[in-house]
Amino acid sequence: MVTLKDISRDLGLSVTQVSRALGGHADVNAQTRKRVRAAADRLGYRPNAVARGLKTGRSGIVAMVVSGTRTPEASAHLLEIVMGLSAEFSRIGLRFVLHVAQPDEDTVRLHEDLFLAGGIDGFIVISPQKSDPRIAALTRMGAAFVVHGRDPDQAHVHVDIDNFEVGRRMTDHLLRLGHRRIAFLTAGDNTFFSRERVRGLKRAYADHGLDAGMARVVGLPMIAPEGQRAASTLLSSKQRPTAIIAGNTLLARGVYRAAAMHGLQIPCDLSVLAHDDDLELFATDTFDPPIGGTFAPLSQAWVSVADTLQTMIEPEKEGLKHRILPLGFQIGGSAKSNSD
Amino acid sequence: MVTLKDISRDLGLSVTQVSRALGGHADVNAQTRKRVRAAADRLGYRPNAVARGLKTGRSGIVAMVVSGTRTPEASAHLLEIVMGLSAEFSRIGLRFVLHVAQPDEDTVRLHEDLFLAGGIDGFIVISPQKSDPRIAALTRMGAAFVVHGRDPDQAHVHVDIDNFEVGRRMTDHLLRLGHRRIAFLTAGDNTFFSRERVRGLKRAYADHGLDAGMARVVGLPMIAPEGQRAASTLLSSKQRPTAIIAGNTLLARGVYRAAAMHGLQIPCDLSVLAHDDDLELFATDTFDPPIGGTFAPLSQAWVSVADTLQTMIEPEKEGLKHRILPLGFQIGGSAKSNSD
DNA sequence: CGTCGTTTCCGAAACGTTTCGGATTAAGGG
DNA sequence: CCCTTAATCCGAAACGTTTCGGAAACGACG
Repeated sequence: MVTLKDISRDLGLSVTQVSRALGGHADVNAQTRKRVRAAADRLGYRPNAVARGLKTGRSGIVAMVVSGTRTPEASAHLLEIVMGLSAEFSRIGLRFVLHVAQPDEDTVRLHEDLFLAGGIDGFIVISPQKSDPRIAALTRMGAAFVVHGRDPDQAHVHVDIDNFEVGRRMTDHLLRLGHRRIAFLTAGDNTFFSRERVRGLKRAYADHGLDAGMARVVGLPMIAPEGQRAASTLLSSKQRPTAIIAGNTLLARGVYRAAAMHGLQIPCDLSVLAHDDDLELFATDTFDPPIGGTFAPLSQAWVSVADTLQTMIEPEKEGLKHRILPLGFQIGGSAKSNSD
Repeated sequence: MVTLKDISRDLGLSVTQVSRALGGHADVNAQTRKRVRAAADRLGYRPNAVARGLKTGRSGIVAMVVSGTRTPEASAHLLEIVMGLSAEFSRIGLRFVLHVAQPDEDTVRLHEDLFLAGGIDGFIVISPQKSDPRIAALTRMGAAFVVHGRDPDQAHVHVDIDNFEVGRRMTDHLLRLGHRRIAFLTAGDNTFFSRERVRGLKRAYADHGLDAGMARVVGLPMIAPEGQRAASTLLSSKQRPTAIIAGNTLLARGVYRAAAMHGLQIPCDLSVLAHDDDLELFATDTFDPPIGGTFAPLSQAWVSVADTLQTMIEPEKEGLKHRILPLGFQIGGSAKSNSD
């Protein structure tokens, strides 16, 4: 391994001056700097990340802990997240440690272990729950971390989309089309994004001077089979909804299947909207008719997340803190005016 | 942060002795060791991984570089690999760095950068190509690494399955059922596993005293649409095969689709076998009729890969080096005797 | 000629750990 | 009572880097 000492010996300079020359400090002669750079190149010098980490307290490594889920469909999101995040961190020169926890492991403990052992500068937290203990632990330890999503019970740096708007805009769109009995398929009440979306739905009803009690909110795991089951139940109920809003495209997939099984045409017999995360890696599934609703590419989130974490880690770098990502709306062909 | 010095001050011992006590060395009094352990617990001491890494030269971090692919179906394998590997490394206490390269990045260079910066003890290489430059680079630098698969042109530690047997057993099974015109869908000739499988196929023909020229070998990207396209071409050819062997279940999926489009019943009009990697995360797709062929759970590979790499990194630990994983065969319901 | 500021350099300490070589003590054997 | 041995302990150096506090050289200025 080539070290600073090797360069200094080669040039007859002190280690200090070599370090400062390569580090771009001011008090080093332009001539010397050039010589040092040349020698470093010639000898094949690479700064040792571990030694630097020991001295500076920063290792350039960030980590994310995920629990090893075994539900296949949720994995689609996870892969998108892992690949997207990793690519982004790699791009900005941070190394990304992925820790997949055993099903029975305590993830809070894992965060502590990773952080207290040193060598991890910051963390990414995804899918925060209400009063998420991971967030509490990281805050307590004074670790740098960015949450994708939000936990309303704790203050933390986050990157998120405007979920209130997600609920409001899709509901508003359907109300304008004359729908009144709208079913809303979303995650459980313990997630902030779900509560926000429901709040948006209620606001839309109120804005139209309507009673939100006409809407049916269903909380469920957001994967296709669950969506199909829930939609099936809804569609065979006496007062069946004329429109269904799905929290993501996996749920929407289930709704489409249920509609087909019930012999209902979309959008003629049933309107469907969904929020679309625009997954890049699993975009193979296309909808017929093409589905409408809000959209916000998940891939964009990682740029913000990585950027934000970097600025938290490197004090000299000033960048964005909290970030709310833009939201789009596509009409699609899955919703139609209702005349009931 | 609590350091050894803090403990030593607290107990009136030397840093040396505290280190040796916690490190489990011999020349420390049983009493003292107990006191040191207690103090460490009481003060909340956590050994600093960076400092230890600087001194010992080992950081406990391993890395894998993958190129950011955009073909959705190949991602299924990738997720399985990433999650499986990461879980296994996490389990044995090594941190796993995932580096997703930009599409235009030089992966050889990335391996060099990661290794020469220090702080990476070893690497995992997957999907080796013929004369893979990554393997050459890692060997040249003297880095520890394990390859999943094999590059026949270079000597390296590997974990693999017996691909010769994969080709031989599936072909043999079909030949016993009376098939003669067998199509073999596999990857390109630049992969060792594919060449081995074809060699196995030829051996099976020879063992039956038959000319392997009756078989059709098709090299293609191993994803469903390609399988469908290739199968479609084969099935509309004049001398259409009576059986098709698919290199993985994705290809088999395509073959099933093509058969359906051609109005062919499996197994009556067409026998199909496939090698099954038993992907855990994307096992949702079931085959009707259930597909037969060889199988070897990919998930098992990671245990071996991680174990092997660990023994290469930690000199005291003795473990397995090369490893050929066991291979199974399931009859399924997708192949039937042929009377042509 | 002494003082001051600027430019360019360097020694030494520090980050937290491991480990080499030796020091101290007590017990046991003659 | 001295010598050897074993059991415990410790100081100091080292890993490669960054950085604090100065030092040397030099010209400018009064």
